Amino acid sequence: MKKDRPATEKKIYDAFLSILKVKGPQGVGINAIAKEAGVSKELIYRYFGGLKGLLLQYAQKGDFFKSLLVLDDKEKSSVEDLKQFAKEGTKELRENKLTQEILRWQLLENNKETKDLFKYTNSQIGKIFAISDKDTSLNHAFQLMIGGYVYFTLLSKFNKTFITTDLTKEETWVKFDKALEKTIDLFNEK
Amino acid sequence: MKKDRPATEKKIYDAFLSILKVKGPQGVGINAIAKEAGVSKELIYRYFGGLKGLLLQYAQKGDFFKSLLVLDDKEKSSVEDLKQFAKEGTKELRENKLTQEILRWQLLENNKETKDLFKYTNSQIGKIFAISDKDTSLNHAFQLMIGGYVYFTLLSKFNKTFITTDLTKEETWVKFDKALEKTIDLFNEK
DNA sequence: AAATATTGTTACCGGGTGGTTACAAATATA
DNA sequence: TATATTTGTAACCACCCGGTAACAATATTT
Repeated sequence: MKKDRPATEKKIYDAFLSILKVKGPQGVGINAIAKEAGVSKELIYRYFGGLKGLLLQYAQKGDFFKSLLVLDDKEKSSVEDLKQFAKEGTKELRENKLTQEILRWQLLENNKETKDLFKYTNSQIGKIFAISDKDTSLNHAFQLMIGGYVYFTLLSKFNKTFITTDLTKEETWVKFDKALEKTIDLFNEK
Repeated sequence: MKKDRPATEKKIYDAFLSILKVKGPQGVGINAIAKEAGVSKELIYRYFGGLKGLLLQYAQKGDFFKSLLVLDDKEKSSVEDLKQFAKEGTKELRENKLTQEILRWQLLENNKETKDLFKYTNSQIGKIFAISDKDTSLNHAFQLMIGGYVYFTLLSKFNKTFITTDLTKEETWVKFDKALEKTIDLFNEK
């Protein structure tokens, strides 16, 4: 057996990401990660300080919401910015499994282990909503619809449909996008 | 020890509901239920056919979404109906912990054990969305916003805020309600 | 080359899980 | 009253979990 700590650390970290992506928060555990990495779990404690440390490092690296930060430099909010974000943001959300599982995680628990992780992710999301005006009906409607988008995205992992709405069809998500866009327009015409 | 099968069955069933309400889907297990009921777990297998049977019975009793079915008899959808449901439905959702945990459950898994349970709950929700016209932007916007409402409700169990939005304040939910109502209005004025 | 430090594995611990078996106690039946 | 059935408990099983201690193998330093 060769000795290569950096490579081993990467194997562990990658295994963690892989499990989170595939199995979700429920699958994330010391034993599962060690097995996936093909490494003794003792090393996870030694190199990362256990699962807690692994999460912390993950949070600080911030391997999520990457493409959602395109609007980061914008100072003011315009209707077009809002519409652009809605379109790009929802697309990114549907494609980034890792981000989805972190959002799912937030619906399950919020303890001292995950606290830091969620703190970082929320700071990322916060940048997004900073571009729309505060405390208006549009803002609240926008938040609700984005929330709904998240909800349906998470739901689509285990459910093919929401009632009669087919969550597997790309067409459905296009319609959601259009509804979102139209709502923004209606609020602005007023 | 007295022998009273009906009483024992009720203790088991109530324990199941209590655990689901307090601990959520993650807390539901044979041992936990037996302990909460103060009864040997063997009886759960004997009387209900294990956890699976317990879930099935729960699904068929349908102790959820009760107050959401006030619109059950309505045949056609009117704007006022939609607004009324939005208001009453979201209120019910926020108050019914049991319903919340079933919705949370759907975000975690959908296997043969929970399949029947979700089938029944979804048929209940289906009645709600049947009152709004299919395949319009309003319908999709409405779905998104209700989805967002569910999302924020589930989120509020572990998170006090969504970014800057305080999920503990009643005021916040009032604003969400107003945003929902206003959106319906805007779509209808058009 | 010898001693030391680092990397990695194995085996174990206490505790919890779902599930079953064996047995005791209470009730119903003969 | 004696026998059989139902109700209930306790102990056990194999298997998982997170966590740790003991030990082997490889690098590094002296």
